[in-house]
Amino acid sequence: MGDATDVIRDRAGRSGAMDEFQPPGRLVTLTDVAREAGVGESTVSRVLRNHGSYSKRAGARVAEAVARLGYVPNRLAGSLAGQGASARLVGVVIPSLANVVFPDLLRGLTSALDAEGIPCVIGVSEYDPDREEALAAALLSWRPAALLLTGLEHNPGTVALARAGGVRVVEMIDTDGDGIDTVVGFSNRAVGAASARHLVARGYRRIAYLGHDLRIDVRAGKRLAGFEEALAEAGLALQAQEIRSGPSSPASGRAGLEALLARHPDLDAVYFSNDDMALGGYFACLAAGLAVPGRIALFGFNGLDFAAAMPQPLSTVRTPRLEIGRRAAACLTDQSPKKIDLGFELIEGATA
Amino acid sequence: MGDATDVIRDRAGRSGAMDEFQPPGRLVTLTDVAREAGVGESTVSRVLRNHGSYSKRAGARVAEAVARLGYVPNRLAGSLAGQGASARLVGVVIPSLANVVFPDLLRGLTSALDAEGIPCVIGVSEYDPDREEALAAALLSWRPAALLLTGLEHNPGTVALARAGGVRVVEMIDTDGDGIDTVVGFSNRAVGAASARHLVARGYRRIAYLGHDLRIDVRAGKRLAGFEEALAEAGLALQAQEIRSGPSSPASGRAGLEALLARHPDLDAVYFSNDDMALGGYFACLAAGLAVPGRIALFGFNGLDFAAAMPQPLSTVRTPRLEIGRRAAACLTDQSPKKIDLGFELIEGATA
DNA sequence: TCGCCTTTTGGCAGCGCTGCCAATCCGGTT
DNA sequence: AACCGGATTGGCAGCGCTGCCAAAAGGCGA
Repeated sequence: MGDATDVIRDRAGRSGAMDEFQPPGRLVTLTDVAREAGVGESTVSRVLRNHGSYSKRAGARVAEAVARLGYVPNRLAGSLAGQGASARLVGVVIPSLANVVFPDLLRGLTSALDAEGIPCVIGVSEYDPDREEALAAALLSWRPAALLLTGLEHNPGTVALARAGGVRVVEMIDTDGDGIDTVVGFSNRAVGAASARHLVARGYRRIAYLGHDLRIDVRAGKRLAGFEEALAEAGLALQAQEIRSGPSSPASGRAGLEALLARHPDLDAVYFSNDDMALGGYFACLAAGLAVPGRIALFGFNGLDFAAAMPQPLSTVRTPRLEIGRRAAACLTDQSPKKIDLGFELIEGATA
Repeated sequence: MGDATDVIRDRAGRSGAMDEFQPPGRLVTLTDVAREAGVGESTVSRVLRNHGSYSKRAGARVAEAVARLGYVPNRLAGSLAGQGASARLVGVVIPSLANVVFPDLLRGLTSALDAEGIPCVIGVSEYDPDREEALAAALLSWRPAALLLTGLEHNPGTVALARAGGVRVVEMIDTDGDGIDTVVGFSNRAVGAASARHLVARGYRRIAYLGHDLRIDVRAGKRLAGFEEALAEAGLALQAQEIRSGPSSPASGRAGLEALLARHPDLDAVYFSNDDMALGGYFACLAAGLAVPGRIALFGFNGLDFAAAMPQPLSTVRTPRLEIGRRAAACLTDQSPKKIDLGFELIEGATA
């Protein structure tokens, strides 16, 4: 811990001519730059935003002054004064950071938004609609250019806020229902249905579902509904169902499959709420010496990285997570509300 | 795509008495609330922030007016006017969202910050120092209460910005070196050394390293340095080394181990740059029918969820990722700069 | 009832910037 | 030499809020 302290010795240390007194803590303002450059404030503003016309000379002098003073614009002031008074920020509310899906979503978003220099302000709701509402309000108070939510199910209060906020609203991931403004995602019901049809076509009949808490993860519930619907169309029904409390994880998937097989030894296929759970299931089979898919077939959801690297590639559905984020970003400049269904891809794999 | 459009029919729809004309797009301001409540602006401000004294009656009238008008405070204005003019926001620059480590870091951060109602503004540098600098500047322009960076290696410009910004700076994850202000993390060198000692103690001698690009991921480089140092202390040296281009992933780990074993069939242990790579290595062994750890031992890094669920729990090192985020958040209110080493935990597992 | 002290209240300047507008400059015309 | 149009420039109001201050309203003992 020793010399870490004196690192802050010259906190205010700026280089260059600092003749006049600079009260410590007071940051350089645009007015300082104007004085330093010997031009008016508006000129500095025009130069910095490259907006409106100014002479080469003015541009050079301002650039020089900015560098000399180490000026960092204050966007709080800029956004407040600017028209529409909305900030070059987007607010994002996601339910969790523990599930790779949402970081992936953010990844798509930030990659697209970085190009425009727009950062994300994030809020994590932990799958709690009340928290989502509180976060939406908090984020809107920063007057973001847009508010991005996850899924279509929200508190009435959240919807009211989003509508009244006067901002673009994009709901990501789920297209099964009506959105507030723009919706970018895929149909979770269709994913479930496609997964069921795949298993049925492969001849599996004694099929179970293994997932984490559905009341919390509405979209997993929609997949399951689609799955059961498609099973019913084939004259089949779920043989068993294991719902684990807590978030999805390989550990939960492993324990879940062990529990499921103890109760229903005759199952021939299991549909998991996602790849993490499925990986745990795969580990359970390895540990128990059960042949996959000979003895039991496994089917996941999401198409995560590891799925393809498994000794037997996991049968799953790849969801366009990055693409959703990217498209959501693209929608911000766009005007008309719409619903964009990006679809999904069933990966046959080797486990089902 | 059909009926998604008419969802926005009543975009401006606020409930309650809206007698006076409300220019569309103009949001409710504190002045509006004051008028509606029949009190002064300062009173509204005091009530909303519960700061200073006000009567029960004033409190009730303001609360009522806020609800009736659907008022959402404008924090751009609030922060600009408030003392210090710094926003209740923290800026966070992380190198990537593709590696679970960083979402985990954010998770710890947001969980601690949410309690205070402070959101994170994030920037993703993609491991590029220039980008990091640009992001730091962009984030500082929002006048955040603090700037959180990853690691200790930055451009001189980034350091200058951080110093001149007049904000708290916290560098997360790595403690091997000097920080700008506060540092929260663990020693990557020590992790590498502990891993090497573990392998040596278990009797492994023909040890290789398998990782992703070290020039990009400096901290992985530090772990490797510590690893080699500890090997040397035991009179050993790395038998082989495989550096994969691109980010770490199970697929890369699998291909890497296959390549490594093709070149050096006599290896008895492999140290991976992280658990993702190690999982891929494990899959490679499963696919090739190599006994783990009998034929070859595997050692990872991070202690991710799946490591414990594997048929043979992965031998790895658990890093305090959430805790780092939480402590970093705690440091924001704290005053004195310091270096906090949160340590790590070696998980013996069953693969090495 | 009056005076004194505490609580509560409203007015208003100003945070740093942008947008508007009027003033100024510059070069070529007449 | 006076004139004109476009390019360039600076001044200043005001974005919505907070902090400060002085004024108003209560509370209470004498």
